[in-house]
Amino acid sequence: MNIVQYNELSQRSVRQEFARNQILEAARELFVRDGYRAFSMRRLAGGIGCAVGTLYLHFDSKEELFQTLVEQSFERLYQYLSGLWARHQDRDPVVLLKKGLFTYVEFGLRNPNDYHFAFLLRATSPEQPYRVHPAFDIMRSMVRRCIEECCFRQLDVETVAQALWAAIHGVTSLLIQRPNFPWVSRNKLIEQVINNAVDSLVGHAVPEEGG
Amino acid sequence: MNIVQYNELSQRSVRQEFARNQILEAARELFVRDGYRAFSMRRLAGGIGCAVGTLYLHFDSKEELFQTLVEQSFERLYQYLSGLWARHQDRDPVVLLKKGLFTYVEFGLRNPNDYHFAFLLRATSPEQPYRVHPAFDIMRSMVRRCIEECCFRQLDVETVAQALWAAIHGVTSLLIQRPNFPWVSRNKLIEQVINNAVDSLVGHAVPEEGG
Amino acid sequence: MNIVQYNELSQRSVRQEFARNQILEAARELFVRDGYRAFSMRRLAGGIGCAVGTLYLHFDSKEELFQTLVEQSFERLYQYLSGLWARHQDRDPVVLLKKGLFTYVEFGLRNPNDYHFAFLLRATSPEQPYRVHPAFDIMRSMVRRCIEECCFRQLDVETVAQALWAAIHGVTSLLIQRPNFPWVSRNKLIEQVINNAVDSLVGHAVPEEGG
Amino acid sequence: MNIVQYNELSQRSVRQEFARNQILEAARELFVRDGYRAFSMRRLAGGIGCAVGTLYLHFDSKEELFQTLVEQSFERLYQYLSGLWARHQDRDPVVLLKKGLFTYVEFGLRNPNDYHFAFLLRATSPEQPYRVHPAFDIMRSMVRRCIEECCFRQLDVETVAQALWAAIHGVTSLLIQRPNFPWVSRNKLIEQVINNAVDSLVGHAVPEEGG
DNA sequence: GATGAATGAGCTTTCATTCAT
DNA sequence: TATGAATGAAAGCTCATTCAT
Repeated sequence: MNIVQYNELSQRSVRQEFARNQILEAARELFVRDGYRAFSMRRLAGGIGCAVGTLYLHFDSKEELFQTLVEQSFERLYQYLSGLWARHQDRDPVVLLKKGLFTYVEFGLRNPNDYHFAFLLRATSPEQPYRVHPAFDIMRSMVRRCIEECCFRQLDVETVAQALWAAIHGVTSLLIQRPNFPWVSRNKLIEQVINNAVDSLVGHAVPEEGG
Repeated sequence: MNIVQYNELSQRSVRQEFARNQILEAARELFVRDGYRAFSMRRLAGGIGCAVGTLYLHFDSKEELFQTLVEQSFERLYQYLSGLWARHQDRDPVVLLKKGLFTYVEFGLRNPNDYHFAFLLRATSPEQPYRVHPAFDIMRSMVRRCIEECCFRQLDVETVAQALWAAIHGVTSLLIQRPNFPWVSRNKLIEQVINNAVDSLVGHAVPEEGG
Repeated sequence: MNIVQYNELSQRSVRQEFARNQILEAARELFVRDGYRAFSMRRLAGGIGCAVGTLYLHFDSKEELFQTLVEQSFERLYQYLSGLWARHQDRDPVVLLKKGLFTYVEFGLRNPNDYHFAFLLRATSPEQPYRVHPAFDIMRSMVRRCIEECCFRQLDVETVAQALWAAIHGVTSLLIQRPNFPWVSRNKLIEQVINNAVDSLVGHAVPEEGG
Repeated sequence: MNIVQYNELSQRSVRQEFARNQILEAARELFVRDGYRAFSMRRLAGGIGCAVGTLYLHFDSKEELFQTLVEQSFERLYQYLSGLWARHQDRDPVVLLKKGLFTYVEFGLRNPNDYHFAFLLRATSPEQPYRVHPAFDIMRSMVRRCIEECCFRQLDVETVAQALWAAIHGVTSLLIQRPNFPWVSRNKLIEQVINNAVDSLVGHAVPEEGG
């Protein structure tokens, strides 16, 4: 392959990559604004300024376009969390866990579109088994360390991890979806949720709890 | 107005009421199953066995029909909670609060359709100011009692109420929308969320909790 | 039901019947002109002067519209032939058979659109078993009489019936589909085909046939 | 032109020829499978493994590609028949004619794709005059010999030739297009059609024919 | 010679809503 | 009060063809 051919190929693929990203970016906005069903390929094309058919050069269908965005958003969440996990494994487990939970909420509020794709836009169809995402594994690991290193009472790791996820998903999704509710300050609220959830897990003064 | 006329009117309005309720009932099912956009007036009419036009005698538009269902679902949630509040005002405030939180989740899981309309289906358009629903007032009252009667530390009522709501909304919405996630047992999870959230609020030495 | 209601219903159904027939008529023309695939609901609506959606009030889909026309055309062919069969059962069997064959071709040439739907437009998908149409039964009966009453040699009824059908289908379809071929006069050709096919079946003086 | 240039050209044209044939081969299959309209240049390119644009280097349009295949199929039919005609001119004319008719049907059944292009896929648009194909000339010649050598009654050559063609086209097209009809054995049917058609033409013992 | 992204027009179908009856 | 035929707009998607590379 000579250099002219190389440049040709390269330029083409660069342009294609660019177009593809342009589509994804615009689509994310529209999917979040309108929801899956109301989203329209026509409107997307109109917004970008290309023909409808052009979209189908990059994605086989509306569904595939959507799924691509879901994957991308999950991936971003995972990157966001796993960076933290890698950088701070030496910290106090409880501090690290709290930081992890904060980071999760922070990700959602900073990237509400991504959070929509990952958790809010369209539940997986009830038939197919749920694919637990690696992002959840990180949280589970953080919880496990807290319990194994005896910072927490001896509770079931899975139960605690799911309960924590529920709490932070609650605050994240409400803040995103109900921005007009007369919330107290965001930070205060988030702190309260996370502290509430975590503090009662620490080891001393453990009340019995009926199963 | 003589009695014949009255009876006529009365019968008419009874019949009308009946038709209206029949429509609402069928519509709720369809809205939840298909989402707002995919819901179709045609399909609704088909399911009920009436003409499309007939629907428009009772509701001006699809949007109005939807809003009516939202109101209705909020109202049901309110009734569900306020009954509890009225019956058990004399109990220990913390026990009552926990019971209230349980009841909230229970309502959502028993009436997922209503919970969808109240919180999941379509956020109010971000332009209009959020109308805080009386259902939330009940929760706020429960929290206030806990704090005022010194069962809780002296925290901001509003902050605590919102944080508790976030937590239980999280678990409720996840259980409804992700039924295929490999959850630990529902009851265990709900208990964990609620206990986590509440226990850390009590001022000192956590009190025993009845199931 | 009072007379006003009756008239309402009646007028409505008359109008609907009219619209339905108008659609069928226009569709038949277009299907034959363009073929199944090139036929377009849009063009049909345009030709009739109604909205596309209107067509779907009368037929669920393009496919259903097409099938309705197929049924109708088969039915017409059947009526055309069965009348003959009923009226002339007393005739000489061979004469009757020849008349039947002529009538078949005549039907095709007088109603080329119907013949298209019955035999030319779209072969049944190869998967599903072929539904032999009652029209073919009539021909089989005619042949059987010829053989049973010893006007014909003792040949297999089914084989002869199929062979005769093949011959007349050949001439009918060619005359319809290739109108610009320099045919000899239509009548002469049809007579030749039918006489050729039938005459060699009569019982006496059979020439040798090389296999 | 030097030899290098010649070789280059030659190689080029060989390669081009190869590509062209590859396209034609794949296109024939698709046209027959899907019909003219449903056939898609995209799918063709996909199947071959080349770009869409490449097809347009060899053929100006879908229409031209189609017409080329029509020509090719007619040509193949002609070759198939003319070989027979050349090899067996000395035979008994009636035997030769029958063999010719058999061969025609055989060609259709062995090469249904070609038969589709020649006669079934899309009739020539009714406006343009019909170009009688040389293949038909062969049949006419065979018939003429039968009549001129007094094996047949003194009938009009053209009429007889057309009538025979009609009969064998009928059986060929039905067998190809309605494979699921409960046919008697193919060979029996074909023999019956051809014998029926030819036997009644031989000179002696002419039965009366009613109008 | 070959590529494949891009287009504009077209497809079948469904929708919320209206309105004469 | 109730009907349901009709509409205009819009949906997701595919097409034959072009053209800069």
